[in-house]
Amino acid sequence: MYRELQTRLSERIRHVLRELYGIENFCIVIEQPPRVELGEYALPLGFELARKLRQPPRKIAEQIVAALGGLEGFQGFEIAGAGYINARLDRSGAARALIDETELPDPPPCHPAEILVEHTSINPNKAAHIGHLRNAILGDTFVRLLRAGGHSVDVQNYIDNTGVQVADVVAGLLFMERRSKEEILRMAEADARFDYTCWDVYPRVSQWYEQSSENAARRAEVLHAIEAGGNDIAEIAAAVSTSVVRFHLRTMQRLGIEYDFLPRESEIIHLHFWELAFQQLKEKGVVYKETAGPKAGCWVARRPRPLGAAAAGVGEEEDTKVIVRSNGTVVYEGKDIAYHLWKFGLLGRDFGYRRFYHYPDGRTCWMSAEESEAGHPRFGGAHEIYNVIDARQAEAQHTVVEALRGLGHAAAADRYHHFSYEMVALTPRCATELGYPLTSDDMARAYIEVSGRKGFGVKADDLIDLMIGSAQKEVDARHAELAAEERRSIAEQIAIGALRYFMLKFTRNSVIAFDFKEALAFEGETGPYVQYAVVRAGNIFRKAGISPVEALDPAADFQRWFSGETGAEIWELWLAAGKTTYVVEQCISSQEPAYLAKHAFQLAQLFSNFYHRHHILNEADDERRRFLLATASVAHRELIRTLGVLGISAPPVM
RNA sequence: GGGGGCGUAGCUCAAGAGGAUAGAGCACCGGCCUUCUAAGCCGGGGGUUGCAGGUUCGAUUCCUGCCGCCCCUACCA
Repeated sequence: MYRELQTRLSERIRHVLRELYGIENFCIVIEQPPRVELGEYALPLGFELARKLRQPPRKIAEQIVAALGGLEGFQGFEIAGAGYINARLDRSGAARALIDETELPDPPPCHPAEILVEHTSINPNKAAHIGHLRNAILGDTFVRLLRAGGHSVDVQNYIDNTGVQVADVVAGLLFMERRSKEEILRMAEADARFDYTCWDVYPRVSQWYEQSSENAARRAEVLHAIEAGGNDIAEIAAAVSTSVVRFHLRTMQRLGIEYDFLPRESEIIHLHFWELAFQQLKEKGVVYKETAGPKAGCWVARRPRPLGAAAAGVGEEEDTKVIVRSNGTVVYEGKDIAYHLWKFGLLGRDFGYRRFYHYPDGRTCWMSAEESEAGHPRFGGAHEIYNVIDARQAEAQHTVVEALRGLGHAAAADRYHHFSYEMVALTPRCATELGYPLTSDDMARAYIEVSGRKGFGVKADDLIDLMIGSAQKEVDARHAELAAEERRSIAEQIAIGALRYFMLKFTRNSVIAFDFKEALAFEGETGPYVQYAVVRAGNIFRKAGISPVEALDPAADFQRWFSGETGAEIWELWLAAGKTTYVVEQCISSQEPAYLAKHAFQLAQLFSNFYHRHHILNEADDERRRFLLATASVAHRELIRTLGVLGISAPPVM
């Protein structure tokens, strides 16, 4: 509702500017007045045009208001302050428009989809931790936002199954723990917490490497065997990584996160994606062979010079990034270039596809393979891509984008988005609680970085379990009358709501200093606060004996109820409810899901306030009662819709 | 050294593409449960937006310079 009316206003203003001043292509800024009494939209147009037209802002505003006349859906326009034009909505009309807004279903899946989002992408050598949760929750929420915005989206989770991280765990199991191939294969198959087992093995391997040069040599040995394929070590590595990936999928499934496709590095290697990309890179001169200096024998790419460092002149060295090492092996960025050419359909080769995982909702998660299974969909060839990757990898992402540009794929490069976010770290207090010894320097820091290599961090499933347990206690205390199974289900919904909201309430470039106390909070600006508002709204309809939909009469005229101070307060709730689509769009264009979390909270806050002030079921005036019920219904619907996009469901009772 | 990010209430964070009196939550203090669920609501104290300049009608936001913290800057992935 809010978005459509804003568009209408914007178009009308554009028309008026053309008629009045002959101004075209002016960027019309539309804001919101500080208080709703001043109207629903504010235009600082007078200020912006003052210089251009050599007239005082207020005068310009007067001319524009006079030219605007009436506009459907608007009650009128007025000038405020030194030259703002404020627009007032026809509240009753806007309310009817909002009542009519029924939820649009997500677009049906189609492959390949218009947009490709890559997220999660955890090294398959250990259990997921809280940092991975932030990635997956941000990525999944962004996918939901895009789908809510009407886009078709494929979700990919890149599996680096041939890298050193997997090699380290394999070396650890095989050579450090001296386990047999059969034993490791059995563990990968049967160990109920194989991801946790690996979590414990991994940090010990680093120490073991340091004990002797023979130990250290195992890393390269294993790595090479994995890359070569067709040997016992490669078989073990495949079993280990595939098993861990399954654990990751299960962990994420607990949070409602699903994937369409898992492209693996092993296929990028074995299907020779890199060779194709290398050919293109050489032909276009994006990479060249270094003949002298420390990088002699390497194929390198020029690094675009940062804007600031241009004029230095003296002692300038060519700044290059190695793509192929002097021993002929390709660095990670090289494989990534090939992979991203594929994402845009520019490589000239496709993966094979096989079924890997089936979700209860019927969706299939596919995995890359050398040979395709019958009936497979296609992925890649996307129009636009988003990579949910933490901010520390900005440089590597930049290298890939510039390579695409260098290859002449400028349009693709422009549609390549690094969806960057900051890491999740631990507060020193939290680290201490977990039993990690800290130096006094560490204690003074704002946060301590988690490290899988050191085994230092909070495992995702542990956190989820802890949160469910905490919610369970509350549910048990409040609803002893419910069956255990139902209490469990409610506790899960609350825990997931709390966790997802917690990861989304911070803007992307803010480091989250993780703390159990804050993450486990169910009061204040939290997911459960929003869920609670939904539950309370639901109770009203249950007790009133009607459904929320029945409470909405499209023909109703609520004009009289929106006037006065009380009316204005209630109108604020309607207005906020009408902004969901608007906020969704803002989130997409700014790549910032936190705005939607904020919207959910504000809506819940307004509703809680309304709930407290107006006792609906006791309302004697029948017409007013209907109005209040409609208000609760619209709030209820938009809260559920917003939570849905955040990946949070509301339990029936709390 | 170079590149990037950050600095806002005691703490954790907002401020929607420069706008009207800088807002929330937590914590603290004080009120509200025979009412549609108190995981809630109301009230209170709390700020020189790191410092100094500049740009303009107007700056937490843009520019410059300092101070402080963090990340990146591998023939690791």
